[in-house]
Amino acid sequence: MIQAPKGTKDILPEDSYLWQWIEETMRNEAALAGYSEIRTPVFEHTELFQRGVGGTTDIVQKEMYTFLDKGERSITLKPEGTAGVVRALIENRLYANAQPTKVYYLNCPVFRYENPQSGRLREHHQFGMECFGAPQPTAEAELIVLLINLLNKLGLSGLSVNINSIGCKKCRPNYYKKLLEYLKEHSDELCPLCNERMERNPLRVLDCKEEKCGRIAKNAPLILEYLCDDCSEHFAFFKQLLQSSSVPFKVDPFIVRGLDYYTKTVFEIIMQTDREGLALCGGGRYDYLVEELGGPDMCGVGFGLGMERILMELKNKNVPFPEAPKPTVYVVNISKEDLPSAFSITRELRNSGISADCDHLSRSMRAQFKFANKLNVDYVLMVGGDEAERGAARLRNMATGEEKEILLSDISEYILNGGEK
RNA sequence: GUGGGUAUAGUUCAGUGGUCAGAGCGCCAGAUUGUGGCUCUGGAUGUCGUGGGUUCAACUCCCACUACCCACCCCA
Repeated sequence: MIQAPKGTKDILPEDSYLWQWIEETMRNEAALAGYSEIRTPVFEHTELFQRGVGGTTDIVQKEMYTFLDKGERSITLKPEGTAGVVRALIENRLYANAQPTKVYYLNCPVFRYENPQSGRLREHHQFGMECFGAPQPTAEAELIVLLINLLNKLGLSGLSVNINSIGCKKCRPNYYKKLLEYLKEHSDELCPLCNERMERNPLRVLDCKEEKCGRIAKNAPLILEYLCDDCSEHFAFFKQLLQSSSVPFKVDPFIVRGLDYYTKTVFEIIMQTDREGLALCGGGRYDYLVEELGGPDMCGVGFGLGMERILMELKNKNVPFPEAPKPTVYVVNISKEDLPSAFSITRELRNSGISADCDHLSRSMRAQFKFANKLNVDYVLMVGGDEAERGAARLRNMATGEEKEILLSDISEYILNGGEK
């Protein structure tokens, strides 16, 4: 028996219509804010992620699906959405258009080789948005407001927005020096991993979940206190925008994102569950990424939202879902001889825009009714018998049990009028 | 990558070292030969996760592997 590879999941009809509903809600919300869809390849040259995401991140070091193709090119299945979009922006010279460039991607497969568990697959799907060429924090504020609206529309509440600023090229070197000094003083109290990574990227230590490291991190110098004037102003304006939009937020000076490209604003949207906060979404500003990948000096802001996690939380919270799609009419053949006319009536109903189905198993009438009941159809149309001789068929309303003989020529109109005629 | 748990019918799960095995739900059929939901009756289905070992005998004990679930790590 061949199984789906570890960490992958089939999306079955019982769920696929929910995905479609979530996708539609996302599309509408993105379109309201002037974002258009972009679709980029599932795989890219490995170098894109090494340069974009950062060679020292865990993602690049141990979580990428990388392989050589038949032309000996190193290929990687995308581990996140932004790098590919930036590559496309540069390659297709979207930066030459009037700015900003606002794009979103939907249901984008993302791959990370790690140990799967609930809400964490090796292949998962993201909804993401990116706004290029917009240096003002209205860009990130707009994304957060949009996200809150989107999640509320889907039925999720109890969200918390955590924000932070991690500075820019100007303010970071100074801060890193201070932080490293502090960390070195306490190096014997930090976990081995943190001792290793503090040289590489001292910010990561602040994000460590080890209790002792957390204690050290709590008293560490905060980057917020070392921001340059430009970054402080940016952050202050950003907070002001969130306040005036009535978005409740919390400054969490310990947010450090797992990707190296972020600058200034970083944010996370956390779902408060019974267990603990689950990150539904993470994002931020990346003012150097476009240039680092060979494009012009152009800033960007964006986020990625895990689609599986959204659906998981919707189910956990028992959020009311839209009704599953179903045919309106099931066409029953009274006897086997009536199957051809049942088939052609079904076809005609569909041509009139009415979703309909008929028997394909040559089942008894009773079995057809049972099946129609399982499909949860509104009507059953019985084809054959005396009614057929009169050019009519019997239509049963499955909810009320009412039956009515109707001329075949009138059936579509009758159903389209909601049964009143 | 590390640790813990699980693996038996479509599904949720029982079960005992000794005739290769059950229940609820679901599925199919009949009661109701032109009619669903309720009820009743009957029926089908399993290489008991894979491979090896112990034993006269293994679904049951041991080992390995794989997958799933959970936690750590990290994140979406």
